[in-house]
Amino acid sequence: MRSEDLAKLLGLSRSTISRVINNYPDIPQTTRDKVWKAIEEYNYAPNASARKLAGVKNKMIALILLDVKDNEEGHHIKVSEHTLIHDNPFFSPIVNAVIDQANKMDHYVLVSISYTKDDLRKVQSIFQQKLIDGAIFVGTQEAENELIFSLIEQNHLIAMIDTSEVNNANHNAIYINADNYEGSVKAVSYLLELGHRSIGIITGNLNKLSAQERLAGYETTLMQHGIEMTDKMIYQGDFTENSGYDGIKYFFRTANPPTAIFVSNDTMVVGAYRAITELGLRIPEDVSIIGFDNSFFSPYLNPPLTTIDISFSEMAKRATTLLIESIEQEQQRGIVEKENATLIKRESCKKWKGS
Amino acid sequence: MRSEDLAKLLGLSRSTISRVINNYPDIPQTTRDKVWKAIEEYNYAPNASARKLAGVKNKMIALILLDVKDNEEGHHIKVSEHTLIHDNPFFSPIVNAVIDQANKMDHYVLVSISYTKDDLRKVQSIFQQKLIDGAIFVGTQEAENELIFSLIEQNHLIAMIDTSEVNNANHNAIYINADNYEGSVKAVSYLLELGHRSIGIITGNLNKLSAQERLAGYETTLMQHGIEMTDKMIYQGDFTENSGYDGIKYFFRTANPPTAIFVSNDTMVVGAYRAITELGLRIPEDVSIIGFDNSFFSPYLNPPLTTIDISFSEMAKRATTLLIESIEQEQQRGIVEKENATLIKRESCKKWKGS
DNA sequence: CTGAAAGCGCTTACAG
DNA sequence: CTGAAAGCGCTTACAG
Repeated sequence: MRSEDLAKLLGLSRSTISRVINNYPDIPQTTRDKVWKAIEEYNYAPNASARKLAGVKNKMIALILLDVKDNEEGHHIKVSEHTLIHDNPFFSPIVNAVIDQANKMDHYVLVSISYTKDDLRKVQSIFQQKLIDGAIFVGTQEAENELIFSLIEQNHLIAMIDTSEVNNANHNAIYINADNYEGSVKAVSYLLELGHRSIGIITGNLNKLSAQERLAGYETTLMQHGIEMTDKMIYQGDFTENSGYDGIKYFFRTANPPTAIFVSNDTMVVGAYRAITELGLRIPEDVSIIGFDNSFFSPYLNPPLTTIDISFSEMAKRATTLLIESIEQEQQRGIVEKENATLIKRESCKKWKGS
Repeated sequence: MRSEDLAKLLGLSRSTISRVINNYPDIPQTTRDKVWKAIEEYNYAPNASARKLAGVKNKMIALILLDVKDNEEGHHIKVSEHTLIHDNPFFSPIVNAVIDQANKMDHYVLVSISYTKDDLRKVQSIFQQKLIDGAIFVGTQEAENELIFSLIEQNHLIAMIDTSEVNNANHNAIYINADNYEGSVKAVSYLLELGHRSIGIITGNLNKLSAQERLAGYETTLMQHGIEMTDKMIYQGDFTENSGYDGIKYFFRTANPPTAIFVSNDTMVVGAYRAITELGLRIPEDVSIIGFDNSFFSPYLNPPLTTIDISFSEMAKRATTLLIESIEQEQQRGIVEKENATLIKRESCKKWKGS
C-alpha cells in the first residue's frame, strides 16, 4: 500500500494524504477524518526511506556502546554470557532507559556495540549514511575523542554519558555525568553519622576523573569534620575486583585498621568481601563497608551492600531527552549536567559505638 | 557528498560509482581502485534511505522485547532501575548477543521494548514502514500471537526466542527455545549423583511450557532411577520470588523434608534462600539447592548457586544468525531448534551421606 | 483548499 | 565496459 493507492481509493491526490499525515493546516476536518479512517483500515504507513529521502527527519537515534580495550583484540561474544555485562554493569540500565525514553518521545533507537578500534569505522558510517538524527555515546575514552569531535564539528547532534573528558564545555554536545563528588560526600558523611572516626578508602584508578572526584569527596568531608587523615587510610585500587581484595588485606595488616571503609566501586567490594571473609571478620559487625555505583549485583551480596546510586538510568533518560529536544529544535548546543547521587542504605554499615 | 559529486570528481558517472560499491563484475580493476580510493578519501557512504528506496536491503533488523503484563498499565521507567532487568534477567544477555552477532554479520539492530498492548501498534508500524528486513521477538505470550502470525503471513521474516507456543512448527518462522527438559534432567541427575534420594521440586507456573518441561524432566529422571515419587515432593510455584519462599516453608513443615530441592528458576531461589535462613538452616549442609536459568545474580547469592545455564546468549546468537541467513537468501522457512542446557556447579549442593 | 510536478540520492535494466 | 534515464515513495513549494 502506497500513498498513491490510498489516494485513488479516496479520490484524492497523494499530496492531500501527505498533508493530513503531516498535520498541515487548512484541511477540512471531514477530509482529515476520511483519510485517517482509511489509513487505519488499510494499515497504511508511509515508507520510512521515502520520507527520509524527501527531507523528513527519521525519528531514529543511535545508542553507541563503547567497550574498546586499547591494544587488545575484540572479545565479542565472550566465554561467559555474563562477562560483558559484568565488565560494564552499567550498560544494561542505560540501554533500557534510552530505549524507553526514546520510545516515549516517539523515536526509534539503533543500538551498536564497538569492541575494537576497527569497529569505530562502522560508527563513522552510521553517520555518513544519514541513518540517524543523532546519537548517544556511552563508555568513551581518550581513544574515541578524535572521532567524536570530528562528528560534532560536522554538526551531528551528540550526547555523551559518563565521559572522562574534563573540560568539555567548549564543545557543542550534550554531556551528562554522575556527580561523583557529591556521592562520595554522601557516603563518607553517612559513615560519620554512624559514629565512625577511622575511615579508610580504596580508590579507583586515579587516571580516571571519576576516581579522582570520589577521592576528593572523601578528603574534603573528613577535613570539614576535623578528622585527621593519614596516607595510611588511602589504598590506591583500580576499580577491579582484585584490587578490592588487596585493599582489605592491606588495611588489616596495619596497626589500627579502620572501622569503616569506603570502597570506590561495587566491583571492588566483591573482592573486599572475599578478603574480609578470609580474615574471619564479619560485615558490618567488625567493619562497615560502603560501595559506589549500586551495581545490579549489590543487593545480592552478603550482606546486601550499602552503596551510592548514581542512577545511570536517570543519566540515560536525561541524555535521551536533551538529545531528542535538540533534534526537534534543530540546534546543536553545549550542555553539561551532573546527575544526583543518592545513598542506598542496605546492611553493610553499622553504628560504631566508640572504642 | 553524493555519488554524483564523487562521480564528477573522478570523471565518471554515478552508475559506475554504484557498480563499484555493489560489486558488479566487468569493471576494470583500475577503475575499482580509483573509486574506492576516492570513497575513502572523501569519506563517502551512500545514503541509506536512497539505497533502500531503490530496492536494496537495509541490513537492519529489529529486536523486539515484549514485557507486556496483561491488564496492567505500562510501567515504563521504573522506580528502581533494577526492576526491569530483574523482572527479566534474561533480556540483557540477549540484547548483547543479538547486537554482537548482527554487527558481525554486517547488520544494524533497532531495539524496541513494548510494555503495553498499545505499544504493539508501534511494532506493527515498524514493519509497515519498511524500516527493517526482519525481526527477532523475545518474551512473547499468548497476547502477541495474533500480531505475530499476521506478520508472518505477510511474509515478514521473523525469529522468536523462548516462545511459549507449543505446536509452532507449522508457521514459517524461526523458533529457538531452551531445552528445558534436558536441563531439568541434568539438574536432577546431578542431585542423584551426589547421593540424594529425597528430592523435592518447586515448579514454575504450570501454564507455561517451560515449567511443564522442567517438571517432566524431574519426574522422568526420578522414575528412571527407581525413586519413588510422592505428590508431597512437588510444590507448585509460579516463578516468583515469593513462591520460592513459600515452597521452602511448605517442605519443612512436612514430616520428612527432602534433602535436596530443585527450584525451577533462580528468581524463586532468592525467596527459597530467605526462607531457609529464617528456618536457621544452612545451604548446602542441611539442604542442597539447585536452580535453573543461571541468572546474572546467581553467582552472587550466598552460597553461590548451582544452576542450569540455558544460555540465552547462545539462543540469541543462533536466532540472529538464522534470521540474517533467511534475509540474505530471501526465503522464509519454518525452523525449530532447541538450545542445550548445561550444569553450572557452584556451592549450593553437597554430597548426601545417607541418613 | 487541493492537484501536478520537481526533487530527495540511489540502483539497475536498457542501450551502445 | 559505461552512460542516460526511469523508478523507488514520499514531501513540498508552486499554481490555481
